[in-house]
Amino acid sequence: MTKVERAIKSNSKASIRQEKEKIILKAAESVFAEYGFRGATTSMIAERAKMPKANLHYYFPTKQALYRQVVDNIFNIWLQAADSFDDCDDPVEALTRYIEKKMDISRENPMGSKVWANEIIRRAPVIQDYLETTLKDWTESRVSVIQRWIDQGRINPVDPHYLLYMIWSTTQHYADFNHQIETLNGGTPLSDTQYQTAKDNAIEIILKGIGAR
Amino acid sequence: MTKVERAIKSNSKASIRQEKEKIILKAAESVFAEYGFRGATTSMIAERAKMPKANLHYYFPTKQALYRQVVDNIFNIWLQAADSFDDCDDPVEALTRYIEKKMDISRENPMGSKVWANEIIRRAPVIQDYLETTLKDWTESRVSVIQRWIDQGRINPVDPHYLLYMIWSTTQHYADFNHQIETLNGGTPLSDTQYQTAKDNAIEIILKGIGAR
DNA sequence: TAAATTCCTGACCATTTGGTCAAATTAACG
DNA sequence: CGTTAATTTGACCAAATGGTCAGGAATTTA
Repeated sequence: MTKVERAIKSNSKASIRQEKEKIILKAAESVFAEYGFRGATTSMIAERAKMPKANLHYYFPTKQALYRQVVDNIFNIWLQAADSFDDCDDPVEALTRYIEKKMDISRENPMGSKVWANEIIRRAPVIQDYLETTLKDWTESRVSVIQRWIDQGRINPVDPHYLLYMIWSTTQHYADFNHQIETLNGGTPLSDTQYQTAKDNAIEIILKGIGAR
Repeated sequence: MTKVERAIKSNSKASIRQEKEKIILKAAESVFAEYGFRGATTSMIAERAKMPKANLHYYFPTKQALYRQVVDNIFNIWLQAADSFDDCDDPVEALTRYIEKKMDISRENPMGSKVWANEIIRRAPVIQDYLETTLKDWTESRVSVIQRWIDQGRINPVDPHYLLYMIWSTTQHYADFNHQIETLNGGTPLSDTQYQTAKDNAIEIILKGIGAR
């Protein structure tokens, strides 16, 4: 009996739905990450979730609904990272924490990042409203914070937008392009030590690059 | 009569194949960029190339063959950018030129970059051999160059790999995520001036970040 | 001009796709 | 226990997909 099976059994029918939905969402995330919405098939997802396709459709009536749920989860993780930006008003401290958080997410949840990348590449058919509201508001607000740091002479004058893009791209690269990085690393994933160095380097270059240290 | 039609007419049958293949490849690039290999359909490509699907299959027998050709073209552009790294032995000059070239490519050929991104996300089913040979060799060779700069005290000690990843991610972000950037820019693409600023900022932060200036 | 070659395309086909459904199984509860 | 509600699934379907093909049109060549 597997761990999941025990968990299901123990809570019985009450939580079957909960458990199954979690399994399906995880499978869906990895398939959507790899093939995008159009390229993914419900059969592949069902197979990866180890259940008949019809069972999957019992929990998620349509591919769209399933995808929507996956994307919502990812956006929540993104929001969580966003918060770490505001833990402190010191530029060094705030940016360090933010970059660290984003690097951690890239390592722990690379599939989510890939689904997001696919969404944007497809011109955000599902999350366009998020981009225009939540993401835009968050960005503008942090642009103000960074601009204040510049006005106070705490960091060099750079356009805050492009600084943010640099942070996003650098950190997400370790998720989206992990296969390429792995290949260049001799076919093995970055070790904990290597990943820590990558993190340190990213923080070091960006902070020094804007004259924060 | 359109420009293409005139071009076809003028050279007549001799170059019909040439012209048609170019049109198909361009259409294919944009469809593959948006939907990945699995998500793309030959019908979509044919429609975007304004010809019946059967005609497309006359020039490219299979979807695979068409995709392979698209990817080859992209890799050649990548190689072209790679060369600019070696124009000069001065770190400031070399890195500036390389970043500039990569930013230019992101602006002029965003579709190619997206196809590349899709390939890597899918674990490089088609270009894995490139990654392990050409890309790996190029990378190791440039890692040595950068390491020499470090040993000579011309730039700060950072792991050259992660510096390269930072350059790749930052520059390619402007192609792969251009939709997100556009949305955050109020729904309009970055102007020439804005793009120049983005470029300058990237160069500035990276060079200062590694203590090159 | 006649023959040969290249190009074009509507109609077609086997397979895969997202999704349905009825019938069976399992669990919940009075 | 027996009834009700939730879960499971093989079989099925219409639409979409990659690809084929026969025959016609255009162009080149002899």
